[in-house]
Amino acid sequence: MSSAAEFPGSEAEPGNLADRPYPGGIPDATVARLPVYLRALYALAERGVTTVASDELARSAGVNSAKLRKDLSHLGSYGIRGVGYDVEYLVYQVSRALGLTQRWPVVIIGAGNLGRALANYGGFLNRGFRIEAVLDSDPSLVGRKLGSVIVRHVSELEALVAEHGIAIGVIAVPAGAAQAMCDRLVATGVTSILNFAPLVLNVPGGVDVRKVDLSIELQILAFHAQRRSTARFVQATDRAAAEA
Amino acid sequence: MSSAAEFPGSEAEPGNLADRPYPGGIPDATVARLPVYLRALYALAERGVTTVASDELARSAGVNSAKLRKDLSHLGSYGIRGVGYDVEYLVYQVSRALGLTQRWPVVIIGAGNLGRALANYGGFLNRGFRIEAVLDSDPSLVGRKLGSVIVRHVSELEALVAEHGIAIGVIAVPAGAAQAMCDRLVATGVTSILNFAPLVLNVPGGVDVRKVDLSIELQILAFHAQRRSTARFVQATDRAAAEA
DNA sequence: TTATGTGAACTAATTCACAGCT
DNA sequence: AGCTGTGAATTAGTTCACATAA
Repeated sequence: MSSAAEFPGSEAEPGNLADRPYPGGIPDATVARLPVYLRALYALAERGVTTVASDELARSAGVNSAKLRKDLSHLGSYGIRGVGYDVEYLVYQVSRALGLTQRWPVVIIGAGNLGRALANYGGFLNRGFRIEAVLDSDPSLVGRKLGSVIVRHVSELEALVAEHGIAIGVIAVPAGAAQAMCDRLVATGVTSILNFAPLVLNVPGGVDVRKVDLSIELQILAFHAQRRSTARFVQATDRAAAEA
Repeated sequence: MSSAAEFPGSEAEPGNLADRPYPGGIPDATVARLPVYLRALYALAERGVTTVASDELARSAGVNSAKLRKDLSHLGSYGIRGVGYDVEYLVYQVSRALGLTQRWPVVIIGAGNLGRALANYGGFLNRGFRIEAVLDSDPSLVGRKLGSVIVRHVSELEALVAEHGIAIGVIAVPAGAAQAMCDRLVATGVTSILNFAPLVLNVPGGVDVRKVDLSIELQILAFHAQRRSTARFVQATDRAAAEA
């Protein structure tokens, strides 16, 4: 359970167990970027880099360095002035902040293309998450092997959640079935849900739902693409008007 | 090209073509929510609802009504005081703001599970986007039918972009191949890219890249789940301390 | 009445710029 | 000499609360 103590290089923080981690809390915007930093750090570590300055880390994460430093400062003071950050140590600190020093048992509901993509999405799911089960209502999919698990029938949901102490449910079913699956997850005590179905789920307070929508980002791209072409059009029109 | 004029119910705005749409620009946070409103509006329209108040639309989009009204106010004044919004008209106005009154030709690179999930993601991709091609480097996938298109070999990328005037590229290949595909898209003139590969793409200025990361949201969930269990732990510790 | 649209107040996030540590 | 960590300044986003219009 407690893991900070034995990690190499983790200087024992003052040992009062009741100390709140990250007093004052970490801003949402920062939390949303920590996974990006973590990925960049893993990439650096794999290249054998042991120390990195905020400039370089910021560049490989696609943010500016002031923002990176401010973000990291919410976790603590883990850099060395004049030098930079120790990559391995920072990996640990960011992982710890995100709650990834433990591995979260996950159930994926839906073994369609998306569920399959998720089950095979090795890289980062493997660090911090363990896919305990993939479920589907289609009997012809039950028994097939996805990644490292066998597809089970969705009727086993409640039993599997209890058996594996599942904390996070991923909904990768069509919109029509999503709310019902969500209700069942909530009823069995799951309080963290990642929703890929294109609808807003209704949940009681205390349940944390996040969504990933494959089409929203595309629509935002369309907005900017349109803006670019409108701008060109307006420029051209203005030029024409100026000449007239 | 111009489509506003013939849409039923669209009161001719003052007809100066050079008028910038949405003067002052629409805030990013608003743009990011418009697709959610649009989806909620479509759902209402399908249920036969013709008029909706900000309270109800906000509820089905999962935001509060003040935010919804402020967001919509950036597009114009399309509600009726004392009544609400005309659903069909608002669908049109939001679509127009997002640039979805035209259909954007899209190429999907990668016909793995994710590419397949995208190609079959009927619902919203069909409104505003047309998948012109799905490409893969694996010859055993070439020729297979995905959704309504046949998988082509990735060597045809440049030709297909030119032929169909493709404006948006979707990268659904493993991380190792993503930057190379991105470079080829950029070289052929694509300026809007949606990246599903877990890395930060390098692009020249003027190219708009957005990313969808299947694991970042999961990591954010883990953060909050951890916070909840830490809070419980601290509570319990405090209680124990108080009793001692 | 009733529900929109919006200034004003507030809160969050970003960026600047530099003091302070190694 | 160089890079972190952070107050202060700025900018963006949210929420309030009510005048205004149908």
